[in-house]
Amino acid sequence: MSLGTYLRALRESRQLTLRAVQEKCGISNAYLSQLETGKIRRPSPSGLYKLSEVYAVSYDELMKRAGYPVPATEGSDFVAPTANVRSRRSGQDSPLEVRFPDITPDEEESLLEYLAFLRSRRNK
Amino acid sequence: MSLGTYLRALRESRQLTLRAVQEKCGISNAYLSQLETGKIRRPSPSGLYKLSEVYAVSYDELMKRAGYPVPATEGSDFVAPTANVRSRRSGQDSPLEVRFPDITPDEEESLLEYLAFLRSRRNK
DNA sequence: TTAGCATGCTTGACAAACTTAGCATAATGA
DNA sequence: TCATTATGCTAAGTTTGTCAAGCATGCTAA
Repeated sequence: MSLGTYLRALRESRQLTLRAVQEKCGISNAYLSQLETGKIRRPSPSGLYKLSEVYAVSYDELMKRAGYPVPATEGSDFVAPTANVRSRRSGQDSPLEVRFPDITPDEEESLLEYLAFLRSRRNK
Repeated sequence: MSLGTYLRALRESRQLTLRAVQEKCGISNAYLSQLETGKIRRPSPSGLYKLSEVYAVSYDELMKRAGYPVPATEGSDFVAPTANVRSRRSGQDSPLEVRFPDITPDEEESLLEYLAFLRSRRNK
């Protein structure tokens, strides 16, 4: 799956418009469109980082899909589980608030329920 | 220490000429010179990766010195922009790490989609 | 001195990232 | 119907990474 397709899937899953994303990260909607339609070959790491924040996905993943070398997974098909990365206690992990921003207690409850549901189905 | 100064120090410590480095990695000596004299603001990650191989230093280090975000590494001095970081809720809420422990990237993706779904229903 | 070569640097050109402005279409409301 | 707004996309322009060619200086040998 290409970077463009991936970015579009992310944006649609969040139900955001190009201009909404532009508001969040300052990247012009015109350029976002070009990114999603595959017209940009080497987007800047800074831009990819901003998008990784907006969509709450890993920066590594976007860099990898953009075709850039990523040190942690260099030349390997091993995909580092980001959950483990995040659960490391050392260093400055990006806070979970970025990944699950502004959830209400109700939403939290629903999400936990849904998580349990996901795991029950996956273990069949 | 800037990227340019660092690259020059690396090259001189290896006793290589600009053209020797060009031979090794395919980057033109003209461009290498501009890199070392600080005339290039956003060199491509691919180029930095090649240089990290030539000089046998870490790709992360070069990316960091180029001012690019580097995926959560130990001792990274990159500071994430705070625009999207929510202010921590007051009170006795348990930390989010406890409430959403050990989620995989797939689960995270599913949960975020479900969150979008929840909110779209609520706003109707 | 002069010739020749090595080295760092500059110049000019090109391609591509990125922006601003605006178009085309669809949906919504008066 | 007509106006307005929202959305994705394109066109044109600016900036800048990157390269090929060549310049300036210094060194060594004849």
